[in-house]
Amino acid sequence: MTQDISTREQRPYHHGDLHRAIVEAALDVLSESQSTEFSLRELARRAGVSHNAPYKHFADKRELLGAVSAVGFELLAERMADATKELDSPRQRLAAMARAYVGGGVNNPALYRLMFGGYLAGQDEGRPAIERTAAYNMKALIVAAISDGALGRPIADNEANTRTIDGAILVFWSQMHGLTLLLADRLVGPGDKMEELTENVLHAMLDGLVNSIPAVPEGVWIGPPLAG
Amino acid sequence: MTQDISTREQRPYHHGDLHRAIVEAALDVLSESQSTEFSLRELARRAGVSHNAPYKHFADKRELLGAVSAVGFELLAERMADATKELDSPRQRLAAMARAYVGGGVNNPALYRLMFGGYLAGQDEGRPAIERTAAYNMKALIVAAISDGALGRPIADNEANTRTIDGAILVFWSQMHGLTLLLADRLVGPGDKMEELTENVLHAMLDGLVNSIPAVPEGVWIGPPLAG
DNA sequence: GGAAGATGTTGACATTGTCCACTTTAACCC
DNA sequence: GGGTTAAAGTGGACAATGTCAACATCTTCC
Repeated sequence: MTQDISTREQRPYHHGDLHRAIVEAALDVLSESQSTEFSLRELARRAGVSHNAPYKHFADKRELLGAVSAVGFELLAERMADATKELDSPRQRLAAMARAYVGGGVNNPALYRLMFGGYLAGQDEGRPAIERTAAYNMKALIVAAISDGALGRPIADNEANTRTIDGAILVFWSQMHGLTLLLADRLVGPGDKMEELTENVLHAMLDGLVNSIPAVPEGVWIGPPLAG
Repeated sequence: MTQDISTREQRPYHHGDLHRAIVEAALDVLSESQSTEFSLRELARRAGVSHNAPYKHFADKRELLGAVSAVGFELLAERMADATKELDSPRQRLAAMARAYVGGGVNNPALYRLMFGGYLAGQDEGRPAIERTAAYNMKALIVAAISDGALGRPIADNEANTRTIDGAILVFWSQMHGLTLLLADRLVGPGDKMEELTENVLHAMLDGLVNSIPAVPEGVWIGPPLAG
């Protein structure tokens, strides 16, 4: 304690939790500007540190964005979990997750694109473990709803049904993914009809799956990040 | 003519068609690097002009990317038109277009993202007219297939059916858009199962639409760029 | 209490998008 | 045809950025 309490207005040499501060600043700037083209230096400025301090916590701008993406996954997983709480009907749960998914994406398209939009598509293993966990949790919720009968009949979550369940998830996910991006990018609108459109598309898709599920061929993986 | 014919190996002061050359270079670099983060200056180098010459043809990097996107739309529209040629069955035509769409996106994800990925999402009117035309042509092909009975029964392309047809297109487009991006970003794989997966998802979706089409509410637009 | 490592800082460098002033060429008008 | 004008290309400048290297300061832990 070399600092005088009354005079220590300037923060100490060490920030305390720069890692978190930088990620939060990045999340803020990303959400405001809806672009990943902000500068590391601005984040440093916002955190009140020198332009090079972030490099002690992230090798790269890429790595930083990976961390931001991971936070996005955690937020989304939480949203989806919250949405299904207190819902008994498995179909209702599945629908609620879809709404949370689409809503999250539309609410922050830039973050959504960062998470799913192949910025890190090539280098797969660079993504933080937290992200995988969040993705795993999301998938588990969906599988549970399906196995509980969300698609008209219970489908036990066992080896024999894997390809069927994965097929259902693929249809579900790609439909919602596409809808989210069309809405987020304003390729479909207007904005105040989004909920209604989501409801329409969602239930048409679920009804289709109730009718028949196209099983996925052997050897197909759904994810990462939705890796199980 | 101050130039000696035998000595004029260095190109003339004026390039001749720099506009096209730059766009083509951009398309090349984009396709190779799968990223929009190339530099205008490199394009200039490739075209053999000074770093500032491109600015006589494009106000901005944004504007250049807009032109590249427009080319992408033309290519895609052409692909889709080719795919339906010589196909009688309307359902076959719709399926063929879907395959062309997904295939195009998976083949060049960066271009696809540039076209549909909201890089120019905010500023809508900056997009070249050519792009709108191409998008319009694509939509017309789809509408024709649907009206010819691709979804089990003919649905005349008239005022009374607009919302139904738009509803079908929304389901169709969002499903294929989502699938394309999941495949392109390797969120689903492996790569050599793409055709099979596409076929599965596609026909499940079409069957669903045959069964029932969720009409779109009043006032909804599909596009731009799929503006009608 | 001192060494080692983590965290921050300053300075430097090549690269980039974009502005400006200038030059060269082609097109057009009388 | 000769001269004006506008289009197309050039070179230089500037601030900003990602990233590297060398140095400073604080913490931790034997």
